[in-house]
Amino acid sequence: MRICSWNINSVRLRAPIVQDMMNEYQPDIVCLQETKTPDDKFPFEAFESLGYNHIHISGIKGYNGVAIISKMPISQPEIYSRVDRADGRHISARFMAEGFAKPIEIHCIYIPAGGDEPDRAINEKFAHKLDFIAELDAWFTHNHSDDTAMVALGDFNIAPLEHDVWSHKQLLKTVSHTPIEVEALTAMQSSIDWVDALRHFVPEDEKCYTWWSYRNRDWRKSNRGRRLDHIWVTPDLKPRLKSHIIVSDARDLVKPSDHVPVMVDFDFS
DNA sequence: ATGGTAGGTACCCTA
Repeated sequence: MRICSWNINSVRLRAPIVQDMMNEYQPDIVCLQETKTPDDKFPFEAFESLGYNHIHISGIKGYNGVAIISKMPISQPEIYSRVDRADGRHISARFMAEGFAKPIEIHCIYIPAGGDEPDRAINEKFAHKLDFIAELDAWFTHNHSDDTAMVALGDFNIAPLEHDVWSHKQLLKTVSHTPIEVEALTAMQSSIDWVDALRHFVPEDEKCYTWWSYRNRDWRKSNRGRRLDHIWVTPDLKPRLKSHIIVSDARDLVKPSDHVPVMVDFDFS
């Protein structure tokens, strides 16, 4: 079974490249962030026409927005208001995988970017980011159960490890790689022993990126990337992790997203 | 130290 996460930066503009990705990689579930589309304008047909008939979304006008797009039936769709905002950043749904006894609950998450200044006292956006993570941490700690496996994925807007950025030293004061937010994300990860599935496959001393800024003339040449997109799984799924794909070539498409698709394959046989 | 690009929206926000 293959699960994919992609910050698509407008699903209406880029539905065709999502379709191309679906045709090429055949993921069973695709989770999108930054759909930037109200629910009544979501391009359902584009995905239903490819057999993705089970879609759960939470969109708002202009920014944010998340989607879970599945070939398999999903149940218990949930939409969460985090930090008292109904702003399209966190949804979940459950599905059953053949060969795996427990239901799997998948959480599609778009953590706030956090603005420019890494100081909660003077930057409300950074405070929002930290509050969002703390609330998520508490929610998962309180709600996880051995009866249900979980996958938490999406654009976390944090590159936690030294080799998740092109220059650890030069980015220590840049939001997405500052110690305070890395610490918050690491605390959340350790609360219920989330397994970082991409780093399960990519050694920690190896550079690994999923995002390259639009503000570089030649993203491949400068290669100033960051690993902002993550797929985490609960420990019961760790033995089922089979392989991963980071579709870096998607950064070279015409009118690309600044993020590329990340995928994990599970073996439930 | 600075500014570079992109999308959506409505003349400016977020990333």
